[in-house]
Amino acid sequence: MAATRPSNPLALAVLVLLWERPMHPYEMSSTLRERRKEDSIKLNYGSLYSVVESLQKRGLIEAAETVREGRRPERTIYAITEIGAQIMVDWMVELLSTPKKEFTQFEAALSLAGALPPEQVTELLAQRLRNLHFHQTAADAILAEAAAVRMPRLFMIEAEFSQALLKAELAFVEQLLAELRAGSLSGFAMWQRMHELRRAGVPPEEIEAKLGVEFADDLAFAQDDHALADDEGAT
Amino acid sequence: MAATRPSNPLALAVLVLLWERPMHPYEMSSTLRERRKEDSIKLNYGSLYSVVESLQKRGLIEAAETVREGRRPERTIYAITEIGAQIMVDWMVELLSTPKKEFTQFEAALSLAGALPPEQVTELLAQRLRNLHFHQTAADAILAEAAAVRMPRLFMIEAEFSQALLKAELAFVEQLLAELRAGSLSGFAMWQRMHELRRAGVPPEEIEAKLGVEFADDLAFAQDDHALADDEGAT
DNA sequence: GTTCGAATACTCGACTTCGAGTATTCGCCT
DNA sequence: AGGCGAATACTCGAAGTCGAGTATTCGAAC
Repeated sequence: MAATRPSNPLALAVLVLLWERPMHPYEMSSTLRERRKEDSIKLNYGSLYSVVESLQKRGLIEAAETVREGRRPERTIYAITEIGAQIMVDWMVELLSTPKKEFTQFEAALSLAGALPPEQVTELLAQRLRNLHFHQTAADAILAEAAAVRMPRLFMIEAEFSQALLKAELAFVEQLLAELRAGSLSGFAMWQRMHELRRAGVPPEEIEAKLGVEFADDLAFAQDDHALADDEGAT
Repeated sequence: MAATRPSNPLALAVLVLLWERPMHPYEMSSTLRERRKEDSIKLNYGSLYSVVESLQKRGLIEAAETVREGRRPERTIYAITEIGAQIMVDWMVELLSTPKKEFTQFEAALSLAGALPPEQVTELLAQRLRNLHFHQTAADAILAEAAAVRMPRLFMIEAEFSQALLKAELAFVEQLLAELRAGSLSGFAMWQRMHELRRAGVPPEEIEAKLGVEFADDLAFAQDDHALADDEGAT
């Protein structure tokens, strides 16, 4: 039986915390909160407890003792096992060294944006841009505060990463917006025409046919890869 | 009863496809594949069928007819409802206009990287950098091919976005790596020392105590925010 | 001494996700 | 005429996710 692991990164956080020292689940959650790790690792109670149970079942952690403090309910203190420590390292190695496609909601929406008319998409992206600027300001403030109290950058490296991505998204949206406003994105006219026809109540098949005629160049790529490939060979 | 929606973006893709024209589930999956949308929207059969069922239960789509072609098994063709079309628009509006924190595995790993010794993390990030370069080359090739066959950029805008993020990650990792190699990231020495002590078998509490003494400046920020705030007021 | 909000510490079950597995059929090659 | 691989079209159940809800207790103020 190969030692398997849960898929939720929260389980990795649990392993790391227990690698530092034994703890009970609630303490894990408050420690993560204190260290601002909830900004980079999705934390919610339901998942925490089920993840801990799952780790225990797999033998990656074990109950060390149960204590009661004051008249508080009993808490189970967990400790990492040797296998658990091994798995933790393996997991970290994988996540750090091997990039894996992450699907974002925005990327999904972008890829389906053709379903809204271009004017509306432009409007919405303008809105997004304002929101992104707002988030950036907030993130800047947090990092500035950390620098002000002389917190070592090591402790917030993930925030710096997150900010780098935010900046990249901002630049992308800004650029895209400019192209939409200029109408210079190839395919734009077809997109507009398609929505015009839909608004006029033209049925799907007819729209497809009309567009195929009106925008033959834009759609040429889809016709026949063979022919194209052959052409290239011939010329 | 407010019309709710499933949370999986695949459901949004289904709505958009059915907004274009009625289809059966398998056709949805092949259409998405043809249009390369599987690169930006996670597609798997199990999810597809359960998402379709969920959409139907909520009245966002409906079975239009069931046909059998040749001797293939029966297929149910679905169509979008009016409510479904409305929800699709709402959903798109939300996703495009409002950025929402997305948790990536890499960000999680970065935030926990302290659990591995700095030398190993450096090594792993170097590996990641090589992998990222490789992925970038592949992504470039896909976009170049699209340009070569004159596919309108509109159809691959999500790929451009994805590439922008990839580029940003590359730059970040490169920069971080440089700082790690130079040992110039603040907190680096403490990080090294911590692993040195662990390797020597020093127990958790003692490590914490020792580091507190040896790296008092690095850890000053955590002591007492009040005192600091007061100091600022006083000076 | 009591009230009241914040913090502690979890539970529950409905909903989602996942991907490997199954069964069929088409079309080509021999 | 038969065999085989690719494509078609889905099913199933185990596992994971989620956040609202519950119950308690501590501490400070009144």
